[in-house]
Amino acid sequence: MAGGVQSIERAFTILRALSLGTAGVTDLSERTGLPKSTVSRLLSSLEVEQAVAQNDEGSYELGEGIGDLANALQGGQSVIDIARPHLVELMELTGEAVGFNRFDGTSIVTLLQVDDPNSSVVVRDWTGDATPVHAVPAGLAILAHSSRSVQNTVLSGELQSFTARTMVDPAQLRERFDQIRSDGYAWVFQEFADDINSVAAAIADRSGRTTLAVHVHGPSFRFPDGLDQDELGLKVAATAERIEAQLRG
Amino acid sequence: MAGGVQSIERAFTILRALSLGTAGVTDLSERTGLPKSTVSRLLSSLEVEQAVAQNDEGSYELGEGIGDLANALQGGQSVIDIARPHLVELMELTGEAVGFNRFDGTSIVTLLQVDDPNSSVVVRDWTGDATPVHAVPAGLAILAHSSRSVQNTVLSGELQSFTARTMVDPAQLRERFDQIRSDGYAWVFQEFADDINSVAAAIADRSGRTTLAVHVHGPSFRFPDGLDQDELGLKVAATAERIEAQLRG
DNA sequence: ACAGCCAGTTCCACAATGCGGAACAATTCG
DNA sequence: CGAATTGTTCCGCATTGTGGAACTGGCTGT
Repeated sequence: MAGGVQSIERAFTILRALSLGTAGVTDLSERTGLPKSTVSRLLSSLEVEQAVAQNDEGSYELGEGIGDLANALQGGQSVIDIARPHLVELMELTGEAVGFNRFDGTSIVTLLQVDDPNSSVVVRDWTGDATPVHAVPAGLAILAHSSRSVQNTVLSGELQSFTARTMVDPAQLRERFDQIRSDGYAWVFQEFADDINSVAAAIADRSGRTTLAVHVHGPSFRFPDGLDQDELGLKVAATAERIEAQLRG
Repeated sequence: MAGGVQSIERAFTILRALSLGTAGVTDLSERTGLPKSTVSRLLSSLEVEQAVAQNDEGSYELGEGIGDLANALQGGQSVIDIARPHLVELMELTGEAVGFNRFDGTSIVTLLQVDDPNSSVVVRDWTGDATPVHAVPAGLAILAHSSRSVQNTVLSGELQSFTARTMVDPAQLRERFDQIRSDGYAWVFQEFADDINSVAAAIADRSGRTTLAVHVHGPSFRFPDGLDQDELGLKVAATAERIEAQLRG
């Protein structure tokens, strides 16, 4: 392939320029030969990706997102690999399927799902799929441990109802975050789908930001019947803590 | 601005997916929801930027370029800020203008030029400009300390003559690299421009790769007359070593 | 040896997305 | 207050990025 994707080339030209020090739009424009408006637009996109950050004077510098990526580069072992044995253990403990999730700023993506091999009726495989952050316990648990601005961003958007039980009122959700932080886990009953119940606990990633979560879910007709909800919640939270400790290294 | 640059968003989606572990094109396609051909094309561009690398099995993982960017993020102080006092000192020592350069894989970019305030006839300001790697001493010094594959990449391209003295023969240049490594510096006399002479020494950056250089240059009619070329070369090399030591932290 | 499968790559018509000049908004300084 | 400077936004347009399909190469099973 002769030429690459120009936008990506330009983005990295800007990132490399910023790796030499804080710079403003005009300075970057002169140094890269790109028009000011192009630089500003690219920086705006890079900021959404957290690859750059704008300081108080309006200048730009590299952002945490680069450090996050580099942490993975240096770590060697993937986050999924680390989480997997813990998920298997939790699955065996509960007899239900277990999931590992990541918040990408917009939705919850299931990175890994470990199903109970003894169950014949199971919740379908969600690996790789996105679910709404406000309607699944992984999302709620992560939001509960996120900064005010992350919460505000999510709660200021349109929150869709998936069932009659989906909670979409921002004030109610904020109170719910308080409860989740106090409990250490989040339960969701038929809020995303009428036939799914689930409990999750949040995990801070290597950079210290809470973007991951582990959950247990099952069909509403049998889960969580016969299990103590508090006790199960605490087991999920304990699993989350073990994963988190191992991520920290 | 409502929507960002889609290509950049997609590129970072892929980078974040890879931060969770090595993955192939098909896997990434499923996980990101992007068509295989799009993923492949974006990966190709990211590879040129060294943000990803392809392993022997054809799968992709994060590349060194991310670590390079992160090094700057963690360092806090910019490379230019570190180099500046050393450049000023070298300028005062020599009475000529001094430059600090970076090799971006294709050409040499002058990041900073410190002029002698007492000179009335000076070489113009090259800050932010690109010069041909094979015709300026900074380029030659960096290439001399670069891997065989970097040298091959440059020497296999078309090497342009700028003056009657520009060296463009790859075999001759390879011998010259040997001499430069032995000397510790590189002199260029009227090879890029008939009225400029210059001497440079290479600097390894924080990641250990030799991508930087410091040079002294002046108008051919007076530089380097009256100065011992070996002695000046060694002074430039000493400045390079001091910058390098400080970069290493 | 051959066919099928699977993975990553390349091609190309097309339209969507990115572009850049110009206007805008905010801040600072004389 | 006006000018200069900086970063941001707008919008017509065409270039760039797209994605389906074909291609290429390697592996496996018959």
